[in-house]
Amino acid sequence: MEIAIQARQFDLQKSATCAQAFRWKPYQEGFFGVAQEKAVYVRQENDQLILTMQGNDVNFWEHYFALDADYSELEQILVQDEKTAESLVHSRGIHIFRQDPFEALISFILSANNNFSRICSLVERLSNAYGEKHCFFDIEYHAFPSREALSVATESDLQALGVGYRAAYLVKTMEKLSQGYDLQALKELPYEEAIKELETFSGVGNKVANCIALFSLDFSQAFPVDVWVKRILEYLYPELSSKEAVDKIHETYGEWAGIMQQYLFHYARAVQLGK
DNA sequence: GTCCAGGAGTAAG
DNA sequence: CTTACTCATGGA
Repeated sequence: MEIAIQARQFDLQKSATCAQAFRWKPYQEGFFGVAQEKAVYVRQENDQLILTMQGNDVNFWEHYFALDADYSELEQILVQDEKTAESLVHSRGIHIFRQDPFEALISFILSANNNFSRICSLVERLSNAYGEKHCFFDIEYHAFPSREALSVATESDLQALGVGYRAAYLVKTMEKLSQGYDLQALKELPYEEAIKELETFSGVGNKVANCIALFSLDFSQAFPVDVWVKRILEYLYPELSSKEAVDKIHETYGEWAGIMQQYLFHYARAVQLGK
Protein backbone atom coordinates (compact mmCIF):
# COMPACT_ATOMS: atom_id res chain seq x y z
CA MET A 1 0.00 0.00 0.00
CA GLU A 2 0.98 3.61 -0.48
CA ILE A 3 -0.05 6.38 1.83
CA ALA A 4 0.82 10.04 2.34
CA ILE A 5 1.11 11.46 5.83
CA GLN A 6 1.78 14.90 7.25
CA ALA A 7 5.38 15.53 8.31
CA ARG A 8 5.89 19.15 9.24
CA GLN A 9 9.33 20.36 10.29
CA PHE A 10 10.82 17.05 9.24
CA ASP A 11 13.70 16.55 6.83
CA LEU A 12 13.93 12.95 5.64
CA GLN A 13 17.20 13.43 3.79
CA LYS A 14 19.02 14.77 6.84
CA SER A 15 17.39 12.39 9.29
CA ALA A 16 18.20 9.30 7.23
CA THR A 17 21.83 10.24 6.58
CA CYS A 18 22.92 11.78 9.90
CA ALA A 19 24.37 8.48 11.13
CA GLN A 20 21.79 7.78 13.82
CA ALA A 21 20.55 4.66 12.00
CA PHE A 22 22.36 2.39 9.59
CA ARG A 23 19.76 0.79 7.37
CA TRP A 24 18.55 3.66 5.18
CA LYS A 25 19.63 3.53 1.56
CA PRO A 26 18.95 6.06 -1.18
CA TYR A 27 16.30 4.50 -3.40
CA GLN A 28 14.42 6.04 -6.33
CA GLU A 29 13.07 9.40 -5.10
CA GLY A 30 13.73 8.73 -1.43
CA PHE A 31 15.02 5.97 0.84
CA PHE A 32 14.51 2.27 1.35
CA GLY A 33 14.73 1.47 5.04
CA VAL A 34 14.58 -1.52 7.33
CA ALA A 35 13.78 -1.46 11.05
CA GLN A 36 13.52 -4.72 12.92
CA GLU A 37 11.60 -6.91 10.42
CA LYS A 38 9.76 -4.08 8.68
CA ALA A 39 10.71 -2.34 5.46
CA VAL A 40 9.50 0.81 3.78
CA TYR A 41 10.15 2.94 0.73
CA VAL A 42 9.70 6.53 1.83
CA ARG A 43 10.00 9.79 -0.02
CA GLN A 44 9.24 13.36 0.95
CA GLU A 45 7.34 16.01 -0.94
CA ASN A 46 7.31 19.23 1.02
CA ASP A 47 5.33 18.60 4.20
CA GLN A 48 4.27 15.12 3.19
CA LEU A 49 5.86 11.72 3.53
CA ILE A 50 4.80 9.11 1.02
CA LEU A 51 5.19 5.65 2.48
CA THR A 52 5.14 2.52 0.37
CA MET A 53 4.76 -0.63 2.43
CA GLN A 54 3.96 -4.30 2.05
CA GLY A 55 1.49 -4.25 4.94
CA ASN A 56 -0.11 -1.51 6.95
CA ASP A 57 2.61 -0.22 9.23
CA VAL A 58 1.74 3.47 9.11
CA ASN A 59 1.53 3.79 12.87
CA PHE A 60 4.87 2.05 13.30
CA TRP A 61 6.65 4.43 10.92
CA GLU A 62 4.93 7.53 12.27
CA HIS A 63 6.28 6.56 15.66
CA TYR A 64 9.69 5.59 14.27
CA PHE A 65 10.15 8.91 12.49
CA ALA A 66 8.97 10.76 15.60
CA LEU A 67 6.53 12.83 13.55
CA ASP A 68 4.96 13.95 16.82
CA ALA A 69 8.17 15.68 17.86
CA ASP A 70 8.27 19.43 18.32
CA TYR A 71 11.75 20.90 18.75
CA SER A 72 10.72 24.57 18.73
CA GLU A 73 11.55 24.91 22.43
CA LEU A 74 15.11 23.77 21.73
CA GLU A 75 15.43 26.23 18.88
CA GLN A 76 14.49 29.07 21.19
CA ILE A 77 17.41 28.13 23.42
CA LEU A 78 20.05 27.54 20.79
CA VAL A 79 19.43 30.72 18.79
CA GLN A 80 20.53 32.70 21.84
CA ASP A 81 24.13 31.67 21.12
CA GLU A 82 25.62 32.83 17.84
CA LYS A 83 27.68 29.68 17.42
CA THR A 84 24.92 27.19 18.13
CA ALA A 85 22.47 29.22 16.09
CA GLU A 86 24.56 28.45 13.05
CA SER A 87 23.98 24.72 13.51
CA LEU A 88 20.27 25.30 12.97
CA VAL A 89 20.86 26.26 9.35
CA HIS A 90 22.47 22.91 8.65
CA SER A 91 20.46 20.68 10.94
CA ARG A 92 16.88 21.89 11.15
CA GLY A 93 14.49 19.09 10.32
CA ILE A 94 16.46 16.26 11.86
CA HIS A 95 14.33 13.98 14.00
CA ILE A 96 15.59 11.37 16.44
CA PHE A 97 14.35 8.05 15.12
CA ARG A 98 12.86 5.67 17.67
CA GLN A 99 14.84 2.49 17.16
CA ASP A 100 14.70 -0.92 18.75
CA PRO A 101 17.00 -1.26 21.80
CA PHE A 102 18.55 -4.58 20.77
CA GLU A 103 19.19 -3.31 17.26
CA ALA A 104 20.74 -0.15 18.66
CA LEU A 105 22.87 -2.05 21.17
CA ILE A 106 24.42 -4.29 18.52
CA SER A 107 24.69 -1.60 15.85
CA PHE A 108 26.43 0.90 18.08
CA ILE A 109 28.89 -1.69 19.38
CA LEU A 110 29.86 -2.03 15.72
CA SER A 111 30.09 1.75 15.39
CA ALA A 112 33.09 2.09 17.72
CA ASN A 113 36.14 3.53 15.96
CA ASN A 114 34.41 3.01 12.64
CA ASN A 115 32.94 5.16 9.90
CA PHE A 116 29.31 5.54 8.87
CA SER A 117 29.44 3.78 5.51
CA ARG A 118 31.34 0.84 6.95
CA ILE A 119 28.96 0.54 9.90
CA CYS A 120 26.08 0.38 7.41
CA SER A 121 27.72 -2.41 5.46
CA LEU A 122 28.53 -4.35 8.64
CA VAL A 123 24.95 -4.11 9.89
CA GLU A 124 23.73 -5.29 6.51
CA ARG A 125 26.17 -8.21 6.46
CA LEU A 126 25.11 -9.16 9.97
CA SER A 127 21.46 -9.02 8.93
CA ASN A 128 22.07 -11.01 5.74
CA ALA A 129 23.89 -13.68 7.73
CA TYR A 130 21.58 -13.98 10.75
CA GLY A 131 18.37 -12.09 9.99
CA GLU A 132 15.21 -13.58 8.61
CA LYS A 133 14.70 -13.15 4.89
CA HIS A 134 11.75 -11.00 3.79
CA CYS A 135 10.41 -9.66 0.54
CA PHE A 136 9.44 -6.09 -0.20
CA PHE A 137 7.62 -6.50 -3.51
CA ASP A 138 10.53 -7.55 -5.75
CA ILE A 139 13.23 -6.50 -3.29
CA GLU A 140 14.74 -9.08 -1.00
CA TYR A 141 15.97 -7.89 2.38
CA HIS A 142 16.89 -9.36 5.73
CA ALA A 143 15.41 -8.32 9.05
CA PHE A 144 17.75 -7.34 11.83
CA PRO A 145 18.81 -10.58 13.54
CA SER A 146 16.79 -11.80 16.50
CA ARG A 147 18.59 -12.40 19.76
CA GLU A 148 18.18 -16.12 19.31
CA ALA A 149 19.66 -16.11 15.83
CA LEU A 150 22.59 -13.90 16.70
CA SER A 151 23.45 -15.77 19.87
CA VAL A 152 24.61 -18.80 17.86
CA ALA A 153 27.31 -16.73 16.14
CA THR A 154 30.84 -17.49 17.31
CA GLU A 155 33.67 -15.00 17.51
CA SER A 156 35.26 -16.38 14.35
CA ASP A 157 31.89 -16.39 12.54
CA LEU A 158 31.58 -12.69 13.27
CA GLN A 159 35.18 -11.92 12.39
CA ALA A 160 34.58 -13.52 9.01
CA LEU A 161 31.93 -10.84 8.42
CA GLY A 162 34.56 -8.16 8.93
CA VAL A 163 33.62 -6.80 12.34
CA GLY A 164 37.24 -7.10 13.46
CA TYR A 165 38.03 -6.97 17.17
CA ARG A 166 34.40 -6.12 17.92
CA ALA A 167 33.52 -9.78 17.46
CA ALA A 168 34.47 -10.57 21.05
CA TYR A 169 32.32 -7.67 22.30
CA LEU A 170 29.31 -9.01 20.42
CA VAL A 171 29.73 -12.55 21.76
CA LYS A 172 30.03 -11.33 25.36
CA THR A 173 27.07 -9.01 24.93
CA MET A 174 24.94 -11.83 23.55
CA GLU A 175 25.93 -13.97 26.54
CA LYS A 176 24.80 -11.25 28.93
CA LEU A 177 21.47 -11.01 27.09
CA SER A 178 20.94 -14.76 26.99
CA GLN A 179 19.36 -15.04 30.46
CA GLY A 180 16.30 -13.05 29.48
CA TYR A 181 17.78 -9.60 30.00
CA ASP A 182 15.09 -6.93 29.61
CA LEU A 183 16.48 -4.00 27.63
CA GLN A 184 13.13 -2.18 27.58
CA ALA A 185 13.18 -2.08 31.38
CA LEU A 186 16.11 0.34 31.18
CA LYS A 187 13.60 3.00 30.11
CA GLU A 188 12.29 3.08 33.66
CA LEU A 189 15.68 3.89 35.22
CA PRO A 190 16.97 7.40 35.86
CA TYR A 191 19.25 8.56 33.02
CA GLU A 192 22.56 8.20 34.87
CA GLU A 193 21.68 4.72 36.10
CA ALA A 194 20.61 3.57 32.64
CA ILE A 195 23.95 4.75 31.22
CA LYS A 196 25.85 3.00 33.99
CA GLU A 197 23.93 -0.21 33.37
CA LEU A 198 24.45 -0.05 29.60
CA GLU A 199 28.17 0.37 30.20
CA THR A 200 28.26 -3.06 31.83
CA PHE A 201 27.87 -4.58 28.37
CA SER A 202 31.08 -5.51 26.62
CA GLY A 203 31.95 -3.01 23.91
CA VAL A 204 29.67 -0.36 25.40
CA GLY A 205 31.46 2.67 26.80
CA ASN A 206 30.01 6.05 27.64
CA LYS A 207 29.55 7.22 24.06
CA VAL A 208 27.83 4.06 22.81
CA ALA A 209 25.69 3.89 25.96
CA ASN A 210 24.46 7.41 25.27
CA CYS A 211 23.65 6.51 21.66
CA ILE A 212 21.59 3.51 22.77
CA ALA A 213 19.84 5.62 25.40
CA LEU A 214 19.07 8.44 22.96
CA PHE A 215 18.13 6.44 19.88
CA SER A 216 16.23 3.54 21.42
CA LEU A 217 15.31 4.17 25.06
CA ASP A 218 13.65 7.60 24.91
CA PHE A 219 16.35 9.37 26.94
CA SER A 220 16.09 12.73 25.21
CA GLN A 221 18.78 14.20 27.47
CA ALA A 222 21.43 11.67 26.40
CA PHE A 223 24.47 13.32 24.85
CA PRO A 224 26.89 11.03 22.99
CA VAL A 225 30.38 12.49 22.64
CA ASP A 226 32.31 11.17 19.65
CA VAL A 227 35.26 12.70 17.78
CA TRP A 228 33.02 15.22 15.99
CA VAL A 229 31.16 16.34 19.09
CA LYS A 230 34.45 16.60 20.95
CA ARG A 231 35.67 19.02 18.28
CA ILE A 232 32.54 21.12 18.38
CA LEU A 233 32.56 21.28 22.19
CA GLU A 234 36.09 22.68 22.02
CA TYR A 235 34.80 25.20 19.49
CA LEU A 236 31.79 26.19 21.60
CA TYR A 237 33.51 26.20 24.99
CA PRO A 238 37.27 26.65 24.45
CA GLU A 239 37.74 27.52 28.13
CA LEU A 240 36.11 24.34 29.47
CA SER A 241 37.44 20.81 29.86
CA SER A 242 35.55 18.11 28.00
CA LYS A 243 33.71 16.99 31.14
CA GLU A 244 32.84 20.56 32.08
CA ALA A 245 31.56 21.14 28.55
CA VAL A 246 29.22 18.16 28.76
CA ASP A 247 27.97 19.38 32.15
CA LYS A 248 27.37 22.78 30.58
CA ILE A 249 25.36 21.17 27.77
CA HIS A 250 23.17 19.34 30.25
CA GLU A 251 22.62 22.53 32.26
CA THR A 252 21.79 24.57 29.17
CA TYR A 253 19.71 22.14 27.15
CA GLY A 254 18.30 19.70 29.72
CA GLU A 255 15.87 17.30 28.07
CA TRP A 256 16.82 18.76 24.66
CA ALA A 257 20.49 17.80 24.92
CA GLY A 258 20.00 14.74 22.75
CA ILE A 259 18.50 16.43 19.72
CA MET A 260 20.93 19.29 20.24
CA GLN A 261 23.72 16.76 19.99
CA GLN A 262 22.31 15.63 16.64
CA TYR A 263 22.15 19.21 15.41
CA LEU A 264 25.76 19.80 16.46
CA PHE A 265 26.99 16.47 15.10
CA HIS A 266 25.37 17.02 11.72
CA TYR A 267 26.64 20.58 11.60
CA ALA A 268 30.20 19.60 12.53
CA ARG A 269 30.31 16.98 9.79
CA ALA A 270 28.67 19.26 7.24
CA VAL A 271 31.31 21.96 7.62
CA GLN A 272 34.10 19.48 8.45
CA LEU A 273 34.74 21.43 11.64
CA GLY A 274 38.31 21.21 12.90
CA LYS A 275 39.66 19.64 9.72
C1' DG B 1 52.77 3.84 3.20
C1' DT B 2 49.83 6.87 6.58
C1' DC B 3 45.61 8.62 8.48
C1' DC B 4 41.01 8.28 9.92
C1' DA B 5 36.35 6.62 11.46
C1' DG B 6 29.65 8.20 15.79
C1' DG B 7 35.60 4.28 20.88
C1' DA B 8 36.30 0.65 24.28
C1' DG B 9 39.34 -1.90 27.36
C1' DT B 10 43.19 -1.73 30.10
C1' DA B 11 46.88 -0.04 32.70
C1' DA B 12 49.02 3.70 34.73
C1' DG B 13 49.65 8.44 36.54
C1' DC C 1 39.46 11.85 36.71
C1' DT C 2 43.06 12.27 32.92
C1' DT C 3 46.25 10.27 29.55
C1' DA C 4 48.54 6.50 26.64
C1' DC C 5 48.42 2.43 24.29
C1' DT C 6 46.28 -1.26 21.56
C1' DC C 7 42.65 -3.22 19.14
C1' DA C 8 40.63 -4.94 12.97
C1' DT C 9 39.00 -3.07 8.83
C1' DG C 10 38.84 -0.47 4.58
C1' DG C 11 38.51 3.89 2.17
C1' DA C 12 40.85 8.28 1.31
